[in-house]
Amino acid sequence: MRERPTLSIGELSRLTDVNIETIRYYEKVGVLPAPSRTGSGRRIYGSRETRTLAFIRRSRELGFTLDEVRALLNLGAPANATCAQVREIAGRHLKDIQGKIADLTKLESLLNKTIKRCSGRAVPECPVIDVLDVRRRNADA
Amino acid sequence: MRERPTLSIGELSRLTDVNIETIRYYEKVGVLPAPSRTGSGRRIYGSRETRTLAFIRRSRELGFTLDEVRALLNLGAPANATCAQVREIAGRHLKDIQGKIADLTKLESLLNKTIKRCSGRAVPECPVIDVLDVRRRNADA
DNA sequence: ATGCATCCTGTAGCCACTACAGGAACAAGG
DNA sequence: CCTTGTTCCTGTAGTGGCTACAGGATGCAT
Repeated sequence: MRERPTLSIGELSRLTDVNIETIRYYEKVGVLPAPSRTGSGRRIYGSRETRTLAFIRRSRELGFTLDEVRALLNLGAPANATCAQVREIAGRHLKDIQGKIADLTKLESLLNKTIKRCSGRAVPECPVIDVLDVRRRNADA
Repeated sequence: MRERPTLSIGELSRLTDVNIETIRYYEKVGVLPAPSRTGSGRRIYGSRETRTLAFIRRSRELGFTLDEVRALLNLGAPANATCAQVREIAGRHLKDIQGKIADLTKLESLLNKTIKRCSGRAVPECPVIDVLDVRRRNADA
């Protein structure tokens, strides 16, 4: 697993399934540390950066913002953080997600009900438009 | 309801609860038509623009993109669209929403389960970090 | 006349990327 | 050694949907 710790950016990209431009972007915004370079200026990565990048990717998949990822990495790096601190960040994130699910679920049921009433006829009787159009909604109430 | 069809942008903003800058932005990107102006160049809005803006706001609340809003408005404008066309846009949007809900629900359950295993002790045993960290996940499997 | 609210245009910033442009370096084949 | 093709570099601009200025003009009340 660590027999070749000298990867080019393209190899790292294929290995972690993260775009080359995204890797450079992560470096620019300071979430992935700047790696060392070859004589001609090309980036070379080792297993440490590979792990960090994979961590970032996984966190992003779980919907953490880059700010949150930075915080998690800072907790992990000095190895002096407690699980409770990690749990706080993750817990806030969980609340965010639950809020979004609740919002989307409301939208979903409204849209679903509305679309089901759709006739396919001309627009003046379209229930979707009715739901969107404030004038008609006010006339309803 | 139509006794004063000459609103300033500020009045329209308060009436529809849409930011002044957002109203100008909608005009710039062509989702709200450019209104007439006073002699000195100030925008004046009537009841038609008010309805359109309220329609946009409501659509945005339901998560439609501005592109979708444009499409819906174009369907409504010439009054030659069928309910079926509206339903198609809304149906695609509904599928989007359902996909997002499904994704978020998976994340939610993973995060929830993980956080519950959290001890509060030092980071090396933190299950949240474990879930995020690929090295440890691979060691698991 | 003065002061304050409101309006105008135009530009830059937010997030997390993505997509170029224009150039330099590397590896393989002839 | 030369060419060709791939990879890499930096820097800039674009995405969506706004929001936040800067710097100036206008409108209204006193």
